[in-house]
Amino acid sequence: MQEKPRARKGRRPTMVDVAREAGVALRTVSRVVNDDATVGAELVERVRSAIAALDYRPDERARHLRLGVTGTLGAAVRQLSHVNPVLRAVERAARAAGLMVLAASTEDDEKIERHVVESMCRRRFDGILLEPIGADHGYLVPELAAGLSLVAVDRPVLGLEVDCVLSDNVAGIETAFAHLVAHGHRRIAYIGDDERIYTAQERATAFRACLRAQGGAADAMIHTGPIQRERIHRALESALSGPSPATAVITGNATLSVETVRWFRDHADDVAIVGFDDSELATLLRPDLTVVAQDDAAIGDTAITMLRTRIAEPATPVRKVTVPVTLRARGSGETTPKRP
Amino acid sequence: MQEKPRARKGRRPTMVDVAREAGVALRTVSRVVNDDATVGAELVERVRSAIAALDYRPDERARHLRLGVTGTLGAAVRQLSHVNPVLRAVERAARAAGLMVLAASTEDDEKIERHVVESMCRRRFDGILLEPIGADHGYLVPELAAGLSLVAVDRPVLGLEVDCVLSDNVAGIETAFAHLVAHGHRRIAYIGDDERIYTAQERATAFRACLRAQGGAADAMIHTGPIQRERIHRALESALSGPSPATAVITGNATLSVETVRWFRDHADDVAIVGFDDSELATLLRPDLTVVAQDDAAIGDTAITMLRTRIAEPATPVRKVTVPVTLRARGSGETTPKRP
DNA sequence: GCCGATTGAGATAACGTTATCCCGATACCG
DNA sequence: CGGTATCGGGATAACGTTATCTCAATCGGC
Repeated sequence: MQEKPRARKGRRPTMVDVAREAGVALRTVSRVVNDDATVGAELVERVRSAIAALDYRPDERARHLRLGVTGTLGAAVRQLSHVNPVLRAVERAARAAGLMVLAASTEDDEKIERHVVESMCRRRFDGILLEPIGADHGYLVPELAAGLSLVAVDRPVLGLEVDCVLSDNVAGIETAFAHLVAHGHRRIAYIGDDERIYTAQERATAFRACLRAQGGAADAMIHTGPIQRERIHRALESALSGPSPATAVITGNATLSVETVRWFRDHADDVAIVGFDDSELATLLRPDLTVVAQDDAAIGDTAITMLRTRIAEPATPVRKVTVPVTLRARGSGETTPKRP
Repeated sequence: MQEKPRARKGRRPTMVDVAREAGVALRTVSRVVNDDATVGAELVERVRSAIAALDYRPDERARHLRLGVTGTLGAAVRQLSHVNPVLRAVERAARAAGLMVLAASTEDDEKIERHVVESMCRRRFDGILLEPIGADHGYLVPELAAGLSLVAVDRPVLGLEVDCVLSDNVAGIETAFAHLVAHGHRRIAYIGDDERIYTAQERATAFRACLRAQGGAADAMIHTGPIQRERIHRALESALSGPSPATAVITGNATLSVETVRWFRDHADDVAIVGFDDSELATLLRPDLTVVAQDDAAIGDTAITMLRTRIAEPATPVRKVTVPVTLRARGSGETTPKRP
């Protein structure tokens, strides 16, 4: 079978080649490719035949340059390799809007975050969703001044006026605390993340407020720090020993829940637990894990809506949207105090 | 504070603007930006001052068009929202090579897969990693003919001569089977995925071969189908009942392991299990889950290496790399038969 | 039959970079 | 001192699309 004609060896056919093959002007080919109704039927047919003959396929790099719009949103997330249900909602909402989301991970590293975000800026993506890390986002200042459309997800970009969508951390902790109190618990411990992280600080601060409202001493029941198994296990040992051991634990995220449950199975079997955020394993344990669940779909949808608004109307005032969370009682948070 | 001068309202400054500001030619600005050593120090300084004054930032869309290289690799994966440790290795290997990986998910949907891959082709990404779904990849034929560099990960693109890197499914199943036999098990069941999926078929076929080698009837002990909790639980009920119930189970992937363990906790407590692929929860259960672990880092590194080779030397013969797996004995696969 | 409006199509510039080619000045060698 | 080579910098084209503007032909109305 005869090889299809190529415009030039090693180079893919362009509209110029299609125009030559069809015997029309370049502009005519562009009109046909873009379904411009002002081209006569005969020319349309000739162009389509040439497109098929040359196996022409559009090059959006040129189109992006000419139009100044790429139809692409970047998503700079902390970990692509981990579970990230918000991304599903983000991709679906973008696809519904005819946009493509391209994700890269920042690996919880500030240098990589800057590298990833600046790479996306250099590619002139139409907008960026960022799951921010760390405190210093100075590198964003000139990009925002130059017109970057960005929405922070899950935590704000501290120090900068940027759109943000996140869960209601405070209400989540309050709900968890009230739930345990309603089941008779009076000595409740908190196992949280490093408070330099925004959500960790919000959740820890909310927990302290709960303790103070209860009339209790605040800090002895709160254990925050990096997510390391040993640190978490030491915290649990401390919280659940001594003259007034905790009878219930609230954890600050799914990984902390995992490590807490791991410790429980060897060291404690009658401690109630309510964990922040849901995950697959929450229904694998005995009893099932009671959780404060974030509304990933709402976060994702809202993030895309806010980003599209920012792109379309850059003068829109900066917004911070807080998405409600939900307590899912599955058993582990409904037991009553059993320790002395 | 005086606003920084803008080349034109609403448009970002370009090299043309920098050239005007610095009083040099456009080409000179390009030379400076690209660290061309042939520009005199005085002109370099003037250009850099103009860059700072205008807050110029390079636009890689134009560069990509002119050079025909984007420095970007697309990763079309089944689910971004789920755990995907291979992606971590992919991103790290790409970063080390000065490339950016941008990922999108195909959501296990053939139409979405085609849409995502064709979008990446239209953007002329330098290469694509694909976690293929389904059987029909005809849409790739013209792209491959036109020079698309693509590596399939985790399963081959059936019917097309395309580079592929995947785990040694056969050896994994054989190892798991031999492990259970070594611990005295003679009636071993297999809970697998839908055999239309390549890896599922490979694993199921390997399991059948193990059964035949053992001299047993093949199909009664094999249960494959879609990953649905009810189907899996019915399969387990069937496998573990009757006159010759299985005393051990091998599962075909991490999700099947999850569902099998979920059923076990309510219905069976003395059945050995070896699961294909590792996950976080494997060490949360009692006993810990014995697994056949895939080498995610090796898969990711190999995928990037193969893709870069394909990009750099398109005439390279197509390769299929099989990455060894490892059995991790953690307890659940080491018990001896206990059922009658 | 003529004039004005509309339509279908084409010529060329634009987007913002980099490559190619060229020019003028300077330095070195014979 | 003259000729040739090299170097620093500039002019312009190229990449592949779409936008803008223009032109010619046709049609309808007076």
